Amino acid sequence: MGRNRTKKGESSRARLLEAAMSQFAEKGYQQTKVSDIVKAAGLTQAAFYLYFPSKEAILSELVSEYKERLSVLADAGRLVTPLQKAEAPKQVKDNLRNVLLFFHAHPQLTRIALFESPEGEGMKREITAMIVQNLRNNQNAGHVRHDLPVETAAECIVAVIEQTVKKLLSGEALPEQLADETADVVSYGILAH
Amino acid sequence: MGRNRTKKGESSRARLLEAAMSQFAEKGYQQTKVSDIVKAAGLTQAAFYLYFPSKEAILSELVSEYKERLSVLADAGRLVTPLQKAEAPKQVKDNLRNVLLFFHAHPQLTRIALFESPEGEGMKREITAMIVQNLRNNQNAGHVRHDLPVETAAECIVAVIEQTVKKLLSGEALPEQLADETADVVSYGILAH
Amino acid sequence: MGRNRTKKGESSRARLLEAAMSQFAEKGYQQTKVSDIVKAAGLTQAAFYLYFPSKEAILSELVSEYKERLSVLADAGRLVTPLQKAEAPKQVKDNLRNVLLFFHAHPQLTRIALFESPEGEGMKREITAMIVQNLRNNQNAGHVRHDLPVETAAECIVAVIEQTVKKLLSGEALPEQLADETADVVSYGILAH
Amino acid sequence: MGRNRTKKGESSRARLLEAAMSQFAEKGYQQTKVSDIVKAAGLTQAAFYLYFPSKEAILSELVSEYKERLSVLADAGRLVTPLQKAEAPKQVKDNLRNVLLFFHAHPQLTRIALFESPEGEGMKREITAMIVQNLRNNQNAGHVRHDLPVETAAECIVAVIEQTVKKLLSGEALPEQLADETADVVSYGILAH
DNA sequence: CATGAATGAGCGTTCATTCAT
DNA sequence: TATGAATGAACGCTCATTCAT
Repeated sequence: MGRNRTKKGESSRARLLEAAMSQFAEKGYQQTKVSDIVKAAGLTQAAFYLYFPSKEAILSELVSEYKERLSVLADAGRLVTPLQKAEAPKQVKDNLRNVLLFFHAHPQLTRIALFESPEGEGMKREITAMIVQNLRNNQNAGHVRHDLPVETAAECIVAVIEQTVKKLLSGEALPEQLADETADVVSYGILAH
Repeated sequence: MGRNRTKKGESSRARLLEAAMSQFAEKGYQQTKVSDIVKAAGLTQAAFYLYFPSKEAILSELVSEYKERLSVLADAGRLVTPLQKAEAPKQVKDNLRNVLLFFHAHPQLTRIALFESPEGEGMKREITAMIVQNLRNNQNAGHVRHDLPVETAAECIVAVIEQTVKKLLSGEALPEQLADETADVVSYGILAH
Repeated sequence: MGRNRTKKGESSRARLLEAAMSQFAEKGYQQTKVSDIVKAAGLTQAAFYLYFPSKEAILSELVSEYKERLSVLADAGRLVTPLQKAEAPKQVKDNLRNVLLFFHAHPQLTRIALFESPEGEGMKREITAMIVQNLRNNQNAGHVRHDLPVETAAECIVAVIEQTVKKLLSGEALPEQLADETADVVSYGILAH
Repeated sequence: MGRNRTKKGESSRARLLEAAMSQFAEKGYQQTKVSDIVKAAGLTQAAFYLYFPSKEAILSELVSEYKERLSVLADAGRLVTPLQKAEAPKQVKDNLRNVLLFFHAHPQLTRIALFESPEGEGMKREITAMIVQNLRNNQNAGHVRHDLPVETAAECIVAVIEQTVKKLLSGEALPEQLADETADVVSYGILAH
């Protein structure tokens, strides 16, 4: 229970968090046994409960940590976007790229926070709401077409992000390329003009 | 073993399949206990193993069944699409609508096959491949823009389908509307021209 | 969960109850492990949960069973006592003897219900209340001295019963003798007149 | 090991004993965790084992301490009682009152020594023996009736004491009153003369 | 003297699966 | 064809105790 005084203890706690992170990301929360985590961390089962009150707790610590980092990004996004008036396509692309780069920097945490945690659904809804807002702003500014069904579009974008994160996690592609291509598709659609 | 000779046996087997289908769809494969299935089917646990060698087996039977039905649709799609030369946007929209309508006709099986089964990933890859093929055809025919990153686009489309299915399953929206709006986004992207 | 259809199942359930009874009586509820019970019953741990939803449940089933049997005795006691007008000392002795004989007939259940169950305290309070009532009746009838502090006396009697039950359980003395002697002490006190 | 040289050590040891005493009394030996004790003492678990080799050891130290104090009382009782020849009822009452007052002065230790320790049974037997001796003496002196079953009577008295201590511990009544009423019941019994 | 870290053994409970009838 | 009974293996978690500093 939050008792990390010495170097050694802090290291153990960190190893547990890291082990949980990679195990949860690899096989999911339910499928990951506490015994898997401690094995990966080189500790005993009892030691786990020295640092976390339950299996659920280590998950939610992982998720909280992630949410904090994400909120910084969100704020940044909110501030920057409305100011720029010109160069809309680049703007959209940049926003999307930023998000994907962030996810790529923490692929495991992203997978856990978004797909393995009970809070995941809520987070996705938040992200969707953020995007809706963003699209509306850009609609008013004339950067986004006026007949776009914004809600649906936002959900599509989140879905695409989800998919992209999964690809990121499996190491099949690099984030820069994914960001560029994905943003391209999202921006212009698939049809010939 | 696994075969059903008499009327009664056939009925029991069918009830088990149906029960498994709705339980898996409702709470997921891992969270569904064999006892849940047999309870819903009005049988005992031992009877379950009269018809299926394992819990996993009933899942994969459900999925196989689904794959077969889906392959029909796929073939249909392959045949129909290249023929039409004009009216590309409508074409895309129709294709997407067809897929969504199929999913909407079997929402539970769709959820199971795509999200709850280990084969799900493979199926999604297959669907992606189908879409890639389709996009390439339409690229050649000039209906799809030539600078589209087809692989990425196909993956985006699948992701959007996934998301749409989830919305369908939760009953939040009707398939017609979803198909229209989603196809719109996918076709034209979000940007003002 | 209450599924005792066949002879064999009923026997297993009964063996579990019996095993729990003697183990709880011997070493107490907390000190008795589910593994002790099933070992004594010749079953596996999983089988236990076929018949009882928890360790606590088997305790409370034991106690409920006991309470029912006891309530019969209580009613009997209430009916008989007030009728007899003469021979008060014999009356008291008989009442006490009846209670002790009942306890002696179910020494393990008595120990469990009174000393090992969370309901035990409540039961003792009930028994005390019964005795208080009885003493008051007999006070009015002139069989019990008027300056007796009835509440305290009732508590003393219950305490004596407790102690006697423990002696009964350890097989140190026979119930008839214990009943006689105990009733004697309770009736007349220790002092020379 | 187990010895306390410095002031600080002595204080820690004492704090542990005190903490164990109140925790054992409050929730029982088994239910008290070593972590509860050290928390109450403001120390760590490792420190506990600096002063006591086991959880059981601190219990038995508590009990030994108690036994010593009790033996003083016992000796006093033995010496005083036979001398007085007259006023028997008062004598009995006084003896009982003394015992209860002693228990009331150390309610927690009493609870532990008598009900929570494995030695408790032995102690009760000792106390019973003391009372038997006392009753016999008073029988010879004519203060106690000759047909009293002394052994049984002694056990009843101990039982009553037990019950009274529990009431004392729960703070439901004052020792003076309890002593008076209890002694009254024990002395004269419940029956009208 | 005291600490933070760590452990071994065990607990109550669950569940997919098998067996005898 | 179907049942009720039973099981083996695991799981999340607890706790008295030990070790290194």
